[in-house]
Amino acid sequence: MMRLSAHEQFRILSDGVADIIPEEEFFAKLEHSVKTDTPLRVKLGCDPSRPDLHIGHAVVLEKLRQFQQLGHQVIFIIGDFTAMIGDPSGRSKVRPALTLDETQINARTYLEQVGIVLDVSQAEIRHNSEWLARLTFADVIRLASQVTVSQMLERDDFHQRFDGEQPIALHEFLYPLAQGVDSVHVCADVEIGGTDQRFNFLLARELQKHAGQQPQAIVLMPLLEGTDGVQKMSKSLGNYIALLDPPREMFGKVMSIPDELIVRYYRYAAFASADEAHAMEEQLRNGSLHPRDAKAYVAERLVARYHGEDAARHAREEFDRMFRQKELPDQIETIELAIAAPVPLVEVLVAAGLVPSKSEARRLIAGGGVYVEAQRINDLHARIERAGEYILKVGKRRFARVRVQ
RNA sequence: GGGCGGGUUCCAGAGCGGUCAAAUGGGGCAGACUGUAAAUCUGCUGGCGUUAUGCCUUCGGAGGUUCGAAUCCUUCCCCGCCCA
Repeated sequence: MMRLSAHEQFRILSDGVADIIPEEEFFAKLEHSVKTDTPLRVKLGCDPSRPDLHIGHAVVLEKLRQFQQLGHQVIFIIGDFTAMIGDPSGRSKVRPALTLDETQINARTYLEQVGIVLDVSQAEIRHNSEWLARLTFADVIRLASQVTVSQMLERDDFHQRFDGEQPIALHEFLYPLAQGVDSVHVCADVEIGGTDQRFNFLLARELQKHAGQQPQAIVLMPLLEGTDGVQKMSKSLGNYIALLDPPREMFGKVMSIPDELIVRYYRYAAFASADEAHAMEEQLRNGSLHPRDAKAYVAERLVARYHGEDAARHAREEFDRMFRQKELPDQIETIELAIAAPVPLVEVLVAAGLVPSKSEARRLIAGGGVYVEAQRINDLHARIERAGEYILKVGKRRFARVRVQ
């Protein structure tokens, strides 16, 4: 692997980041790395309780890939210990603590997905139960003594919950500490994550200093907004594009982002260069590029990144066919129903899984969103009169071919 | 330990004896429009339905008062704030 100069590396690695803290230290670490021919140890922590990765995670992973290509050592820390204890966020009351088996299964799917972006075989993979499970209560107290409550309350989400009279469980203060211990344990030179990790990463620096180590440099990547355009992309908000989403789904989800987000997605989801992103921004502003076309281009590029050029082109064609020309998708699942004609349409819709309840089916019919064989149905009591195959359409996106006995 | 305020439908948050399946906002879904699963506007948003001012389940849990309770009482559980 070619060793680039520290300057060159810095230029590459700082492209697209939200923040590097502190920059000089980061640069000094690169210089030292080049001089001594020692790769930097770059840490990424992951939470195996939610193994579904999305393109927001990919922003970080892509940066990590650059580190890897420059010859640095990536260290994944699977947070199995913390996952076994349970709920780190305090938001969801019902996040059950995972068993060891579950965390292992999750960790595996996690790494498989990471492998879509990075070379996992070159990474060092550690489980934090390895060292955290061994801490004694005395160790934990000693750790906790290194941070004050008001320091903890500086963290934005704690601060907000405190002000909003929302509960903060004591153990939540311990999670940032645990993360910091991870950094100490693996002797991280650099830690990378989303901007929401700033506080935790800074705390790790303190713990490293206490432990007599050089504190890690921090590389923060922007948090990508979800497809709703408002909140950060997350699984629980349902506004995410999963790395494992099929091409059609990926394409469609990109098309559903608000127009204001196009350039951001181009840059951080489709990994366009800063120059390319500026060019698109300009074209959108002066009207030489239609937002729809810009979005379709971004969508195609994104799909190509994960599924290849052919799949991307195909997804685009199908999107045009379905939504611009309002035709059928090229593949519709056929569902065999165990019910015999004549049968009320609402029952068929439920049986086909197109709709969760008959009431919902009736509402959709009343609202004009149900089609049988391309005919809009207005009658709540419509029935499928005879056996055979029917193409059902609910709204714009839900299709099924059903066979009625 | 003392005082106070809370727990409501996916979320936030009204309601405080019938007119409550429960205001409003968000989210979601659908329709119209559109070169977009964008924006905007409109409708819907517990289940079942022979579609009837119908039936069933829901307002932290369990009892009770009442012709009738999300609304009142008892008790239990949970959360927040202040004081100690």
